[in-house]
Amino acid sequence: MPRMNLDKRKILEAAGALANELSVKKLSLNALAARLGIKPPSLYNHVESLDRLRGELMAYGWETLGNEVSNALIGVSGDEAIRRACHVIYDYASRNPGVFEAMAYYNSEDGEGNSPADRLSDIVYRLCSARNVSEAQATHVLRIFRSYVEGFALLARHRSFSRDIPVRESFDLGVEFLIAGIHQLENAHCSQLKNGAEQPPEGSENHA
Amino acid sequence: MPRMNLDKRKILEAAGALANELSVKKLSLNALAARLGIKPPSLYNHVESLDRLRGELMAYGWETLGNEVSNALIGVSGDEAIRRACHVIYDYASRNPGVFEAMAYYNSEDGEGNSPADRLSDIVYRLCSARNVSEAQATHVLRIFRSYVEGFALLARHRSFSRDIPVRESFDLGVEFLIAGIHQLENAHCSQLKNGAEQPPEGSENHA
DNA sequence: GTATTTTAACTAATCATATTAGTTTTGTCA
DNA sequence: TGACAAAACTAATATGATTAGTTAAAATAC
Repeated sequence: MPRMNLDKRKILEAAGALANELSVKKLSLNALAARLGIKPPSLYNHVESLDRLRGELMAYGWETLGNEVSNALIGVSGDEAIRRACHVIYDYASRNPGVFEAMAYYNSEDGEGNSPADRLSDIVYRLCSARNVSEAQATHVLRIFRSYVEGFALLARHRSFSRDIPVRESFDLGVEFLIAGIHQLENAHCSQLKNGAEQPPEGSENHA
Repeated sequence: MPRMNLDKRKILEAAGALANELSVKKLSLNALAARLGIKPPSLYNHVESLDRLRGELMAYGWETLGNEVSNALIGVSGDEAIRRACHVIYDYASRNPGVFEAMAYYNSEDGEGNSPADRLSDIVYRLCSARNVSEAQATHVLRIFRSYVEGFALLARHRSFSRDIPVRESFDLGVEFLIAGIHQLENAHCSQLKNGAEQPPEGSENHA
């Protein structure tokens, strides 16, 4: 009968903490209610369903991460902006593995826009438009970065990497590969084609 | 009372088909039993638990994919081998979204080695050793490729990409970026340092 | 070919969890 | 103060995983 002062925020933070401790799939209403000091059915005063809660957790995570990225990018531009954005995302994923898992697993079919993807997208588009990279190619670049960063974070979380070689170094090197890729695109645009081995020689079907 | 002739293979194939149709998280013993024409408890004659089934599905998927990669690489070497391996993995993920999800979600904490990761690893190591790329760097390269390919496949599955620009082209371009990255490593080794913008200028903390 | 043992199906029961219905209490606001 | 809405509760239902105990089919032993 005592009245907890719960709001969406507190609930999502508790859910996020649980997800980080247990993993998303083990996030249950029982556990969440216990953590909040209420009985499971009471959660339905705040949340529509467990599935919906996971969806909101995803949106909450993206929003938080979006803010962190924005903050990290004040006064930074160019390659360095991309580099920092990637690092912030990776760090966030390391600190909040469960929430990040939710962010990766649940797509934003519901209205919740994944704003942070949007922010990362802004950065990449801006960087590309400052160079000689078409908008279509910027879209490719964006997809490539998202795939790499999210994929890496998920694999790292699942301990898919042996530990003897520093994981962080691998991540950073990959980011540099991709940044170099953008430079290639740029050069290919300026001087029609680059010298050297960077252009796919024979068997690459179709790349922008 | 009639006796279905079930074995692990048939069960995993049915489970895989269900996972592909419904997604892994909706793969239930009820649905699986119905598909196999038996009652749910009978499944326990073949499988230890639902969680364990998912684990076996993961291993089964990796094995299947491993074979496909091996077949695709007969008589192919160099960059083209990497390119093909990436494509085979991507195609597999497109054809078997549910199983691939299981492969990405469930880590191989149990004994089941993810052999196909091992096979991809072989390819990358072999390619690197044929060049001037150290083994430590080959490890980085392997992680980077896995992250990119798995990440891309998962995002594509979750429809995280807008549809108006061909997804496949994005994927291929990313592969070329990464292959170019390997070439860079190689060059950096040969002639100590490359000219141009590929080396991170100021703020990149630590990359191999 | 019959008896025995094992295997794989079954039914019935249990447990956990999400969810709904209906009730009570608490805080807010006229 | 008194009515109302929100948020907690208890009790009940549903679904799905899992266990116990049973039976029948197949394989093996004799």
